[in-house]
Amino acid sequence: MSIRRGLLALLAREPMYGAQLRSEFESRTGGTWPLNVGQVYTTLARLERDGLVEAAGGADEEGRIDYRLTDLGRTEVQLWWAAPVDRGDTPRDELVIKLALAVTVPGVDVQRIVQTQRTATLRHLQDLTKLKRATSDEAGDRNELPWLLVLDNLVYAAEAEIRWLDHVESRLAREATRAPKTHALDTAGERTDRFTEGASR
Amino acid sequence: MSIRRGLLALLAREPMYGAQLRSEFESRTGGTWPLNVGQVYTTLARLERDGLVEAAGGADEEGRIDYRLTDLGRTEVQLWWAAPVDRGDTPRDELVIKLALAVTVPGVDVQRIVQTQRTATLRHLQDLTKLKRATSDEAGDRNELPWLLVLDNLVYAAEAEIRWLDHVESRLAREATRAPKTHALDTAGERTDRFTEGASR
DNA sequence: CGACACATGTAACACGTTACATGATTTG
DNA sequence: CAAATCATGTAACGTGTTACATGTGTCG
Repeated sequence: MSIRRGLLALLAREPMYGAQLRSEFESRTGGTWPLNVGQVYTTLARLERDGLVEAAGGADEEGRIDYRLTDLGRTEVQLWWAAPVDRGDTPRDELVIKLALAVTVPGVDVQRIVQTQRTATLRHLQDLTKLKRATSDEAGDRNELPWLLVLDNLVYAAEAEIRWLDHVESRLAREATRAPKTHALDTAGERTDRFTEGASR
Repeated sequence: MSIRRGLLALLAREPMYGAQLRSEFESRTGGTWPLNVGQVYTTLARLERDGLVEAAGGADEEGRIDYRLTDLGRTEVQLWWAAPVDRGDTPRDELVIKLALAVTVPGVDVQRIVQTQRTATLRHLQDLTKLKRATSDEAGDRNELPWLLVLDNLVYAAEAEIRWLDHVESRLAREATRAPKTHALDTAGERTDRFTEGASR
């Protein structure tokens, strides 16, 4: 639903044609979530089917077709703004599922998984930090506010993920000493603390 | 892909039949991500189509059909364990998109959106905390480790989200004083700090 | 026996995604 | 003119999701 609602929101600002929707969406999210142009058209078609948008006149001389919200579409957007995103039915997180299941399968070296993931996430976090620095440097006050917000969110999320991984690791270590079951869980030390500060606060 | 991989992981532990897969998946995630039984069967069919699982003998006297991994399936799971989840192509986050787009649409009261969301997320966080307390109380050392890990992750994620919302709010306030454009942005005070500790560390 | 729960399975649909086809405009 | 770019559109497929149909035990 994210694309659908995203396009709706963009059209709430002003009527736009397909390719424009794509570039606006991508520029605001800094290319974090690339959006295939085709996707825009299929989504637009579905929005039109559901009566939320309509073509505002035929193609202009360059073949562009502006779409605008219908009244129904406008209502829909208002509802979206008004209601909080329900974190009760969060989309399934692959990493969480992976670890939750991994700890129940014998013979799986969970510590290793955690460590690998932490390395990857740390690298990701570094990339984000660089990006952030680069972005806030280059332009004084252009319209990259949305992109900065997205970036910050990704940073916070990555930090939270790392904290969680540390937490998992220490809990596993605790578990291991209490019930030494099978495998190579070579004492990994608590490692509870770390990352107590970052870009987070 | 999450369900697909999840079922694969469960089958890596031992062969299982459809309904069992469902209950195992749900118990490990504490019902966070309910899984329709039908989904299990469709996914199983696709896994079989792709040669990752196979039926281990016909239906037993109760009509159950055990499925087990093929060699290919086993390889697939190994690969999954070995490779970190790529946070570079994170699934689109509806809340992030919502705010990123909201700040560019004139006439939208972003502060209000942020506040509403924070309230909702805080409530969610409280629910999680209660759940956590209840869970770790009731059973001494049963097999609810996976569920606890999931819970912790949700807590960390919720906390990160709240921090981000605070951050967004203060940045908006700053932006507003610098370029007083249109609307009612009644000075909301910095509100940068808060939540500097929680269940997080 | 009848109601209920368990278990499998299927049909239909929504959304996301990619690859490809087509036409128009710009530009070297 | 040829190539690149922009813009629209479609066909095909994958996953996720729900609703429904069917059969089979169990238990009051």
